[in-house]
Order: sequence, then structure tokens, then C-alpha cells
Amino acid sequence: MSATIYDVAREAGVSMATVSRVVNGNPNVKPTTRKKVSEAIKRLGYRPNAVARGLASKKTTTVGVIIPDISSVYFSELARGIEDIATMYKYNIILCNSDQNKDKEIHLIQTLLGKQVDGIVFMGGKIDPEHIEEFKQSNVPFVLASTVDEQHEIPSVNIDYEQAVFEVISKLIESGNQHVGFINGPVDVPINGKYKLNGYKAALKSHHIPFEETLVTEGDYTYESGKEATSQFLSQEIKPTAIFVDSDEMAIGAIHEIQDEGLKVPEDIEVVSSENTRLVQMVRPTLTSIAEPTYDIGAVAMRLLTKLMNNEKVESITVVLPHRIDERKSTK
Amino acid sequence: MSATIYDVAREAGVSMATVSRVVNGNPNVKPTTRKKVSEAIKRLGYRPNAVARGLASKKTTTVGVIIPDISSVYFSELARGIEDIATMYKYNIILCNSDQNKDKEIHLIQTLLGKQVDGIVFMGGKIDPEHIEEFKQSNVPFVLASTVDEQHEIPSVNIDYEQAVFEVISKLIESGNQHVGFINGPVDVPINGKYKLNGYKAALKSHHIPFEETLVTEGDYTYESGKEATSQFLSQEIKPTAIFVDSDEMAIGAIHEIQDEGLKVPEDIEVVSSENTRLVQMVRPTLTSIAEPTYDIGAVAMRLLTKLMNNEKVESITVVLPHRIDERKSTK
DNA sequence: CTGAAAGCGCTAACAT
DNA sequence: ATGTTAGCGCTTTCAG
Repeated sequence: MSATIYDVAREAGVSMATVSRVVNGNPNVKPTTRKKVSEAIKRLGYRPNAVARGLASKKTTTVGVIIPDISSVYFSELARGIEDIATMYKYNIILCNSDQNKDKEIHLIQTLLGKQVDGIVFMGGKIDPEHIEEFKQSNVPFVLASTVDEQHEIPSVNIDYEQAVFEVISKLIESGNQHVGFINGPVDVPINGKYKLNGYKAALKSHHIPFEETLVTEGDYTYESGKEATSQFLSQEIKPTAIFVDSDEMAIGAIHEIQDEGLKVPEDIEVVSSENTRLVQMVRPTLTSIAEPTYDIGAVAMRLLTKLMNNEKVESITVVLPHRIDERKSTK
Repeated sequence: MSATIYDVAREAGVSMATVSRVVNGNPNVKPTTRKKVSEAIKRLGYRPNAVARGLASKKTTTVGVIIPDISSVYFSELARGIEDIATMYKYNIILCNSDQNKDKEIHLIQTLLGKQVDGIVFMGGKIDPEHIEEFKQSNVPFVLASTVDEQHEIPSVNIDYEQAVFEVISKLIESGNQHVGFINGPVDVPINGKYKLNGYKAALKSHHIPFEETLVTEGDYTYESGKEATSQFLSQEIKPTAIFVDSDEMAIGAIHEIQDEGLKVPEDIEVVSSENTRLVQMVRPTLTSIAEPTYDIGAVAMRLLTKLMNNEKVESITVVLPHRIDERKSTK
């Protein structure tokens, strides 16, 4: 067995309260006794038991992170942002994959709360009343990262997806494209089905271009689905001369499908993507993309959570990070 | 405050011991009392406090995962394998990025042990005596994933890197390449500097080809470093006609550099990669690669850890998973 | 089948 | 500046 605070106290000839004080850096300890205790600690190889500490103090310095899929490039960059800031503030993270499945999500929240995490960063698709209920019932703060709560009740960190898509589509139209295709992500998640789609429609409208049902489709973020959607576009009567794709992986699929059909990007068809992961550099032509600050979304979300856990004042519960559009070789 | 086991006991008119039994599925409870307790639990919205349970039982059902960088495609796939199996066995994981920095690694181990994790999956570069010391001092099991301990003292899950590289290089030689380049990962990690390099040299030797210093170089796994290393190769007197690259991202860099120089893959230069992540499908030509079962390494490592935590018998402490070579369009 | 009671290792008043 | 003393919420003998 490893040494306990009691062993250290005995070894150093002081009470456990004093040991606790030096372990926790409490200044009310005479330097000489501090030294005595420190030596006893070293001699015994004492390491504080965080579980006991958590039970007594009701703080675990651990936060829960619920993420759809850590093996996705996009989410793993987000996760890295979260973890870096967590580390900076001395928190550890319990990482859970939800696969965007609501039952799993609810179950994970329960498990994490049972483990007494001090807060939770949640990434998911659709937030519905059942989620909100869980968030509110719990007595620890939640922050949504890259996930929107349409009611703006829950703290969240995002970019303005609608605006970003509006800009991209407008640019494409203004540079002469009358038929702009849109390969969206699953539309049951509001970011896609609502905000991004709205941005797309708004851009068309403001340029007096009629909305064409067949130019909008849905993929599942895989390379293959991007390829298939593009294949469908190319076989239609109304073919797009530019395609906006909701993920880098799908966008690479789109480019390859276009090239496989003997067409050129961007000469024949322009392609714009939406995540700006490292992948954009790894395809020829390199991908123009909405530059979503993925890492930063995670980092800012975690930072916001630390404030909430600390009962610090926060200016705004809903933070919207700026985005850019990084132009590369897949557009003219 | 949320309800405690004591509240439930009172509500149900039983002792806390009985509540504990029903919560833990102990069969020694009369069905009627079980029912009474279950109802009280539901009524009060009772949720067991895992921290208290952990303190009393000395088990946290949480394992630590130390990983170089979760945002890397390779490691995030490994992590997903770990997490899936952990979930299957009712464990949660505390995920920590080490950046392959030894001081951080040691510090993380300390932190995780302080949090009383039941076991640790460790991924890193070089395992040296200081690590081994930590592993042995602790009283919880460790498993190395995709990380070799040259002494075979610590349980680990890997593929046979030396053999895999031997096969790849042999194939390349046998199909007519006299000059095979090798862009390795950082050689201070034994998997690269020792095993993979040995495999490379052994293949040359068995085909009576002299080792050529300038055909072996080192990258840092980034796209850019793959491109640079290749550029260097192409400017040399002795140019490779085939290149084996230690990561998909670097391999894509290599392909692009070759193409940017007006050469063709595989006609002028063949390229083989080594991770077989999803990236291999996302480049043209698609990448021939050593198929390392990344997800499985994580999954098997976690499974091994569960056995160790459970004091189950394990056939072998050192598991070597099979690998394949998946041929695609970047080789003839 | 159920209850009583003693901790698990630590923090946090409250004393001194 | 240091010690005493309750718990924190649960598991786990040990009785009965």
C-alpha cells in the first residue's frame, strides 16, 4: 500500500492538518515545519489520493468531454484544444464518444455526473429538450462546442455558420457561377439543416437566383459520400459549376470524382470546403475552405467552462468566433 | 444537493447496506425489498457517487490513456479503439496528450496514479528506465500500445515493425528497384531508429544491395516534412526509384513533391506508406501502405488491460498483431 | 436476507 | 502556526 496523509503526519511528527496544508500550498505553515513535512513526503513517496480529496472537497478537477467521434479529424482537433486548456488550468478530461446518438449522450452525461466531474464540454448534433433538461438538472456547468442550442440557453462556442456559408456562396455566384451545388452534412442537425442551409438560400436570394432542389444534397462526412453526391450532380440535367461541400473529407471525394470524370478543378467546377483541417493541403488542387478555427473553438469552450466552474463573471454565454475564407487552388 | 444512499435508505425504510446491495446488483435481496428500494431511488432521482464508491472500494472504473497527440489521425484511431473497448467493459478513460515529452509523460503518470485510475494505456516514443521505474512502482497495470519496450518487461501490443518493413522493401527491390529511399520517422524512437531501420537494412542485405546513407532520411510526420525529404532525394546524385515513407501524411507530401517535379507516381517513382489511415484513399494515386491495424491495436491493448486489472490469466504479455500490405495505385 | 458499524484518505471548520 | 474533529458517500465485514 502507498502512504497516506496520516503516515506522513506521523513520520514528520505533525498533525494531518498540517500535512494537508503543505500539500495544498497553504501559506500558514512555518517554513521549518514545511520543510520537515516535505522531507517526510519525499521519504515515504507520498502521493495525495485525489479520490479522497474529491470526496472531501467536492471537487475532482476533472471535466467530462462528450464528443461524437474522436477519430474524426475535425473533432480530434477540437479535442486537442479542449485538452490543452484543461491542462493549463490543472484539469483532466474524461473523453467519451457518443456517435451522436442521443441515448448514448444522455447516458454519458449521467455517468459523468456520477463521477462528479466539475463540468462538461458537449459536442453533438441536435440539442433537444431532453438534453436541455439534463443540462439544467445537473449542478455543474455545461458548455457546447461547435454545437448550437437554438434557444441560446446553454453556454456555447461556435462560428456564425449561416453567415459563413452566405459569404462562400455569394462569392461563388459573384464570380460567375449560376449553379452552385451544396453537399451538406446530415440535415437533422440544425447547424446543417437550418443555419448552413439558410445561408445558402439567403445567398441565392440576394443574388436573385432561384433555389434548385437538385443542387442540394446530403452526405455523411465520408470521402465516399462526397464522391457519390458529386457523381449524382454530374449526371443531372442541371449541373453545378461550383460545389460547396460541408467537410474536407467529402470535398476531397468531390474533387476526385470530378477529376475521374475527366473534368478539371477549378476550371470546369470549383470546389469549396468547410473545415480547413490539415487535409486541405493534402489534395491537388489544394482546397479553398471556410476557415473554422477548430482548435480555438475547443480551447475557448474549455476556457469558458473554467470560468463557469469558478463562478467567474462571463460577458456572454454565447460566443461566436470569427471565421475566414482561405482561398486556395480549388477556386478561380 | 442530490440524494445520497442514506436518503434512499430512509425513504425505502431499509438500511444503507441494503440500498448498496440493490444498486450493485447483489442477488441477496428479497424481490419485494429490491422493488421498494428501486422505487425510492427513482423517486429521489438518486445517482450513486462514484467518487465515494471509489474511495470505499478502491476501484474507480477509470483508466488513464497517455497519447502523444490526439489530433493526429493515427493516434485518434488508436484512441477510438481504446475507448470503444473501455466502454464495453464499463470503464471511462482520462485522456492526456504528452507530445511525446518525457517529463510530461512522467508527470502525467503521477497525476493519473494520484487520481487512482485502475490501469493505464501508454503510447509514446522511447521507453527508458525512468518509465519502467514508474510502471513498476505503481500498483496498477500498464499496457503499451504501438510502443515498444525493448526489454519486453511491460505488456504491449504492436505489430512486427521490422518484419513489415522488410517485406515492403523486399517487394520493392524484387520488382526492380535498385535504389529504395526511406523517409523514416524520428529515429530517437526505437520503433523507427531500430526496428524499422533494421527491417530496411535486412531487406537490402538479403538482396545483396549496398546500404546507401543518402537514401535514408528522417521526417517529423508532417506533410511538409515528407515533401522536403522527397525534394532532397530528387536533387541527389543517387535518386530513389521507390520510396518507403513512415506515415501517410508524409507519403502524400512525397507524392505531391514528385508530381510537382513533373514526375509520375508510380511510373517514375513508386511510393509506399505505413499507416493505412483513411488518408490512403484520399490521394491520387491511392497509396500502397503497410496495413497496420491501428484501431485494433488500441482495442486489443485495452482488452489486455482489462484482463490485467482483473487479475485474469493472459497467455502472453507481448502481443504482436498481424499486418498486411495493401497494394493500391502508388506502386506498379 | 438484512442491519450495524467501521473505515476508505482527505478537507475544512473550529479550537488552541 | 498547528492540532482536533467531523464528516464527504459509499463498500464491506460481521452479526443476526
